[in-house]
Amino acid sequence: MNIGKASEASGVSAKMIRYYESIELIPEVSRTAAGYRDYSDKDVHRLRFIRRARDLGFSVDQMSELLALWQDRDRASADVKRIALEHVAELERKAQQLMEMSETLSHLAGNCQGDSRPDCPIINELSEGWGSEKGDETAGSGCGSNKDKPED
Amino acid sequence: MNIGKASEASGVSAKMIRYYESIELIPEVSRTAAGYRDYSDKDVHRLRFIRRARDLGFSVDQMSELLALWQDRDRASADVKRIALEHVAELERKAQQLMEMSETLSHLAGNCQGDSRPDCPIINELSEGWGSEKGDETAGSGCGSNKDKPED
DNA sequence: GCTTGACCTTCCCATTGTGGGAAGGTTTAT
DNA sequence: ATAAACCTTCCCACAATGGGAAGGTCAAGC
Repeated sequence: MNIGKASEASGVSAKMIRYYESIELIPEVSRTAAGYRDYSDKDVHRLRFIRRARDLGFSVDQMSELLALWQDRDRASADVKRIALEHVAELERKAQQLMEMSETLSHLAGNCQGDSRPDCPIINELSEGWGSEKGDETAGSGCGSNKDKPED
Repeated sequence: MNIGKASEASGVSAKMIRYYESIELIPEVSRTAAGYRDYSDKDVHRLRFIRRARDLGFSVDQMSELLALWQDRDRASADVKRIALEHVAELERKAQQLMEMSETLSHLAGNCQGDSRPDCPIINELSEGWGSEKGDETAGSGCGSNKDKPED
């Protein structure tokens, strides 16, 4: 099976298949006389494993570990579980971060009239800021529209 | 004020300040006779604005829009609000994605013994998968440990 | 057989935002 | 004067992905 078919069958783009080969996430496959890569069902199975791992947000390094465990008939499921739970923690940490940003910002937007006037608590916060490390401004919410404008 | 002081005062690394200048997010500042960049308080204020926007996850393009609005004394707060709310939607979308991954994975991990035996529902799912587009396997949860091992 | 289009190959470039580091000039403090 | 600490530019790297060019190959139709 050539790379196009393998791509279709696995859901991994041909570009990425070549890339995964180049970084040695997957082994080099055999070639036809003309130099075309030739994929077996087993190769495709591995690519699908990879696609699913990527869909779960695993990095290439983690996938490399998972692939090794997959092929290790003597693996301890504890090893797989550890990788998975570390990744869960990372995913939650990132999601948490995004949601904190989102909440801060939608709170600010909630206080913004969103009309044709320039006064805007979002801009004011960006300009005066919560706890700049210099901390010498501690502006409440002056809302003086352009009172802080960099007189440009 | 040289770039080191401006960096310290703004919380933006010197490297990033030069980068922001190179992509024209910020204007070129004046130079000393020796060619050192020289930052005014106004420049530092702008850098702090940028740092806060970045802390809220805004992209360089969005920051560029926000900076323009900041300097526009005739801005409509609606414009700021629109950018903010679009960004909130994006943040929520990403957070949602991460949480979906996290939930799928912690569900799988919850069913994994995590002991020294090889049998592992996480590996099984990666190997057999929910709804591979070929859809010819639809494996429930055979859990045959190495029944799908690529006989390597 | 020959042409055409769809495929394959490798190689290079771009992305986003950030940092590392080298080679060389400057400032500052001892 | 000398050394440390800074600045300058330039290049490289990351992670994961795609775009595209230049050239070879395969399959189908005439």
